[in-house]
Amino acid sequence: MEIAKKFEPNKIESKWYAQWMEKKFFRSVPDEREPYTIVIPPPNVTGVLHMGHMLNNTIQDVLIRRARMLGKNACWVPGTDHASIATEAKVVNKLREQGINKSDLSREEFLQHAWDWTEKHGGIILEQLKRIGASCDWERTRFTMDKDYYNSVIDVFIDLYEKGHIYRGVRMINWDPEALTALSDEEVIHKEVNSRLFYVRYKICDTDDEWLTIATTRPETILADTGLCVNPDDERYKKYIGKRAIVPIINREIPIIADEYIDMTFGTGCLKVTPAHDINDYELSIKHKLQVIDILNENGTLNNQALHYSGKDRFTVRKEIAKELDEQGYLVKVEDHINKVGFSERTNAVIEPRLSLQWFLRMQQLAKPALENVLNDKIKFHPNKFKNTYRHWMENIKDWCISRQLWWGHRVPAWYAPDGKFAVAKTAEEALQKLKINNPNLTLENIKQDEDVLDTWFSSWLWPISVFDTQVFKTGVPNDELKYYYPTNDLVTAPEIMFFWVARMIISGYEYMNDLPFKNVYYTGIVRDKLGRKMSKSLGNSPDPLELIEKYGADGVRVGMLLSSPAGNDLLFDSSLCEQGRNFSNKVWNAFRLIKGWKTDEQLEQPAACKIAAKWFEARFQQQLCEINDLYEKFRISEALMSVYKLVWDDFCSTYLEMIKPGFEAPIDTQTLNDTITIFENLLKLMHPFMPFVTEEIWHLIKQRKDNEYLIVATWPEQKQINHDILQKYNMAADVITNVRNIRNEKNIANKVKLSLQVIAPENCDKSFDDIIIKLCNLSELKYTNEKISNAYTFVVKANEYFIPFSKEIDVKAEIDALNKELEYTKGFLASVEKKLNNERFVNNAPASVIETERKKYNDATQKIKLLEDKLSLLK
RNA sequence: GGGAGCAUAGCUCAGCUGGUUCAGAGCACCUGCCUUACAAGCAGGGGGUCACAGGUUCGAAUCCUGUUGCUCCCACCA
Repeated sequence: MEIAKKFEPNKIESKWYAQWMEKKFFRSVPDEREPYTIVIPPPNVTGVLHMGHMLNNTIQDVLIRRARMLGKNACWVPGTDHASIATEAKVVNKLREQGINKSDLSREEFLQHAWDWTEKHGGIILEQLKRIGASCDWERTRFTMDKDYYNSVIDVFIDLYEKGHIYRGVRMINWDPEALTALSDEEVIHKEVNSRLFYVRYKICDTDDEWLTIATTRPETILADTGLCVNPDDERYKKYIGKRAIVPIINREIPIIADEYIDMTFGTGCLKVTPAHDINDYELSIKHKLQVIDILNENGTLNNQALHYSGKDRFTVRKEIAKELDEQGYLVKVEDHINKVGFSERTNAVIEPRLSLQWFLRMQQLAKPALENVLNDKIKFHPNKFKNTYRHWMENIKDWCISRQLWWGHRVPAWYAPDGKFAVAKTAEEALQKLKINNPNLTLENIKQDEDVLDTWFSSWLWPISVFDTQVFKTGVPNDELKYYYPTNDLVTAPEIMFFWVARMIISGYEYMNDLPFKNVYYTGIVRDKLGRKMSKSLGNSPDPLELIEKYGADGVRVGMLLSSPAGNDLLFDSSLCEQGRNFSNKVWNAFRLIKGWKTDEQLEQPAACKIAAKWFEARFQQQLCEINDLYEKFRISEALMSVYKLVWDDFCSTYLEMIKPGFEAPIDTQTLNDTITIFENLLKLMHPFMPFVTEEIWHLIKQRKDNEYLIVATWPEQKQINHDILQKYNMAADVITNVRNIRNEKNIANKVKLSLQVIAPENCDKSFDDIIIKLCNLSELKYTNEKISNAYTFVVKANEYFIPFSKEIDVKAEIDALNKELEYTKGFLASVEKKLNNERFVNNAPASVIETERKKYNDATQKIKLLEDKLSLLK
């Protein structure tokens, strides 16, 4: 059978994925083995795969595949998130395109549309994950709106309410005027914008012509002013404190108060207080008992308290009122000004601080164990630097606004009686029972459920628990699954959601399991383009992962993604990385082709060169295996990959295979072939987590396999003693080989010309690699001698002096120049070593081992100088 | 405004508690090769005052201080 000259990934990827599925290699059920568990960060149910997912899930797959090979019961739980606000926004848009307004629909009708949408688009992303080879246990796929998951979220709400952690209250919250919902602080992104600072003067009551000038970026809120505030120490304004002023246009009389909060140096040092539309002003109003006047509607237009501006959008009013103020002589001046404005993470609308009645979760108490157990490293962050960020947030944690004025999500389980009293309960009936205590005449018809749903993260914070057991929040007794898989091992996610998600999972983990949800958190970086720009739809700089897979193969893309992405560092993605990954797949493929092409000859004895080659490679393999295992432990995944890459490409292909390769069409001995296949199998194991498809393919082609003998479930190579002695001997041989090749290159001697290499060496010098040297240098002989040869190219390795006699006249001058150059360098080196050794303080202070190596350097250099000088005199 | 981090070859990065793993890797680049597994390849090679300035030390890329330039996170300056 002809084996393709180039590896063709598209032909085999779906085949192996289907077989892995069919054989249930991804399936995990509790057994006596040690579990290794990862829960996927659930992507938005209607999302599509982007490069960030690609990176994140490749890393998870690498970890889970290695764990599987280490003999652990590897369980990777997939699933999706209902993504309340994002999905609802998509559905609203979709309906709008069809000419349907959300407000024209009942809640039930809207939810039906949302479910239709979810069923149509949901899970696409999970199918895409299969293309990259993600070995999730698909039978465990969860959705945060699955019925039992839904119920578990409600149970948690009720439980936390009953424990007194959840309360309902009027607070200043972040209002998204487009999505018409409250947002948590984390969902607001502050951006710097160019705006204008308006200086407006307010007349002071009972004066003829005395004014106070304030500076504001939001003149439209003047209509809601209920006070002016100055710093009590401000000499300019002391005399006005306690007096009253008149708000322009609306002509309201308001008090002039004093508070230390005021920065005397900003603007005019005088602040207009607008309690309903600014969080600080709100605080001031409570402290100084000021009136609160709200002039905004939910959608950002002004309400009927806003005189002739009512019904107009706040940004329109900003322009118009500035004009009116100017015309009426209130506007003193306008300055350009840069300030920060909050935008909605989802809709990008400008956030309005708004007073409203919302549900909150008290965080301070709950956060304690979650902070403590990260600080003491029970939960480890990789890289470690994120501990600081985490700590800062957790130490200053604020209450979490968990209600959203949306329909798509988990509905707040609270029911209201007509008198405003409410009860939190699982069902209307239970709520009614509770409400009846105070109001026995109530019926189900009288009570109404809260219209709001819960923040998306209020469901996903239960993810590591709920994917295994949705009852535990109620029963308090974990089922067998949860007992077995919890705590999970590693979480792989982006630092952006450390507060949204990671911190809160840790909090809920301690609250409900009294234990950590995972032991390690690996933070990936952001995937950027090669100019360092974040990948985004609007820039159009984000490649389609599936197209990349088409072009480079899943293995190529996986390797490309991982080659340059250390934990926590942004990945500057360029498709040339995938090219490198593809080339690597191809390299491995061709190594396989070479080995597969060999014919054996039973009669052949194993040549000495092959024997030593196998021995050397085993040592080298063990050395690298040790390093690779260590790198995995430290979550240095890209370095582990690079280590595998070099072991395969340089040590195996370029060195080992060249050492043992029989001549053209010559047979190989059985022993060497078997050794080589074993070696190759072990390498396939190390490569498999990174490039599962090509390795599985080769695994089955290189050798006849039994029914369930798949690479995906093969055993990770065992760590054995490293033979350092042979490695050292090889290094010296390698040095010789490089020198000979170098001479070939420099002197333009073709590879096929056999050379004679003669050596003057000490009696006890190592000869075990001589056959290898002969082969890799294409020598006619490697001869030990006592006589220096004059017409020869020469070099020195350690105490050995090498000669390549050459029949033609050699360029003596060039040789002398080269020797002189080396001599000079060595003498300089010797001088620096001597200087150290002659320094009494160095000899007295440095540790013995350091001095020892310096002595050795000294001896080696002296010896080398002597050899070089000998050779020079010979040439002259 | 507060906090954290980074600066090493053209690019992306490694370099642990100072000392032959000290100036490294991969890619890119240059020079030779269509050598019979692979040109998606092979064999070689050239690239760096380790951001700048001081200090500690026998010895600093590594520790300390300052300067400059980036990045991220948090925060209500109207």
